[in-house]
Amino acid sequence: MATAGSNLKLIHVKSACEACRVRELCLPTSLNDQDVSLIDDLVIRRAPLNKGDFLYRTGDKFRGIYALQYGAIKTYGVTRQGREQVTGFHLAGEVLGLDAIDEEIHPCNAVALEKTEVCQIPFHKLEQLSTTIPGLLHNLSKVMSREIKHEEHVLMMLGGTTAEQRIVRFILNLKQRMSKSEVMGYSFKLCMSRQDISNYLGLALETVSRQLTNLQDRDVLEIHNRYITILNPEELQKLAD
Amino acid sequence: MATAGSNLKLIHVKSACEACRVRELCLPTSLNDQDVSLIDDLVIRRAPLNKGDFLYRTGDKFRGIYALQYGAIKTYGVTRQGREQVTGFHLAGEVLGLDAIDEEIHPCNAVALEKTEVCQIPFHKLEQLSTTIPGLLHNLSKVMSREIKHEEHVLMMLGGTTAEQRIVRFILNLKQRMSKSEVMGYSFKLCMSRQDISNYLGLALETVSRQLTNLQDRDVLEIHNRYITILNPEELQKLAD
DNA sequence: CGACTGGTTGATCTCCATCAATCCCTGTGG
DNA sequence: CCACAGGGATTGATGGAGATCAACCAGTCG
Repeated sequence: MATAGSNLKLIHVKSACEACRVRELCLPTSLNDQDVSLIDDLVIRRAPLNKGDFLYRTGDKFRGIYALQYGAIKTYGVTRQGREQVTGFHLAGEVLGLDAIDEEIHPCNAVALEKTEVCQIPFHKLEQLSTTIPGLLHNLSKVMSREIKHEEHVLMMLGGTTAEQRIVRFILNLKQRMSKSEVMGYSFKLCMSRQDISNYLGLALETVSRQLTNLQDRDVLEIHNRYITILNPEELQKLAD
Repeated sequence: MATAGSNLKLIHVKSACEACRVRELCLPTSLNDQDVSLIDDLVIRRAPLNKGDFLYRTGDKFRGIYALQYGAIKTYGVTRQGREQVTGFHLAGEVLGLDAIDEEIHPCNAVALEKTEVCQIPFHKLEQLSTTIPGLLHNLSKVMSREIKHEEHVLMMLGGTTAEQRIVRFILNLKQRMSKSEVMGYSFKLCMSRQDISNYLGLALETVSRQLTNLQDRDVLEIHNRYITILNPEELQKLAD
């Protein structure tokens, strides 16, 4: 907070990636200045997305993976009968688009849930670069591995049988992920609608609402609109299992 | 079919990988003989696992990724209260262990559901090799991408609200994956118990059983113990959504 | 041949999906 | 600035789906 100021924008940073708040996602931990600038040249800063804007759609040609600077993105598929199914929420500091590497086609839709900024990293160029920069390949593997691990974590979340379990696990999951990118206590914003949550968790919209108010009544959570505060973390943790 | 015979086993194959039925998983499509033998030297054929044997356990040091030759493996996590939560089933022709690359520690347990044989591919050696063999890196990325895409597919499966939907989607998912590795019609074996299925799908064991018999009564499926036959694929597909 | 694991079936009660009404934020235009 | 509209969220009432408890059955293995 000490150095923040509106004129900060005017300062020329020699490398955008170097100053990036999610750089550990893209870059190996120890990298010399020259290598950083090589990667920096690679990255395309996309114009900010507004709420409802698509980052990509099902069937779009794969142009690269995306690192979320800030904001939130929802990914979803559509069943052959036309029903939407939310497959994930992606928060600041996370990557998405990794599922498109295999077939070079995006298998799902990605839409911004709020004002969002992303970096596009052309994948084939990244691969080329990895032959010259040692450690970059390993870093990429780690990023993808983390994503696979995360998905497993999600499966444990959805594996619960009761609605309460799922909601609680979902909130704990969000909390954990928000903590990574933000210095934060026990309050945060739900960037997605109840509708999206219910769809994601396989519950009815009303059930989500009811469970949340119920948790509020029991002084485990406090909820104002989309802002949520965890009042009793221990209890919440207990309810998760 | 023409060349198959029991004495085939006696013939010396110059490369085990070359003859491997899941080779497209490990190896880039076009690779010269020399490169294949390099990779072949890398791969460790593990002794066959019997039902109930662990391939690895939560917390085990990561030694490499595994390619399933034949058999089936269940992965699961344990909640802090000690409840098991199944996170996936891995069939012949699939890889597992990718979730451990990031932290070099296996985040879940992997146990054989039946007699199973795997190839272990030491990951750091694979990375080393990828600097000399072009295309190997890209192939690795594709394998991981496919895994991420698959997990999303699973989320769409679990996102359904009704028990029938989940069961049906689960069966269709299995069918599709079995088809890849086996020339097969509409019959296959469920390698996992009802218990495992119910845990995975977030349903009660009895519900799984009931749903299956119900589908049988409606002549959509036929079930004998763990053997299942899809009698009416169109109807099954309809029920999935 | 029992003991045992895994699977099915039945009865009951709870939880959750569904339908419906109301409320509350957000933004928009007079 | 207020009124109004419209989407998002809450709350209520109700029926049905599915969890739970319990008994029973069928392979499997020592």
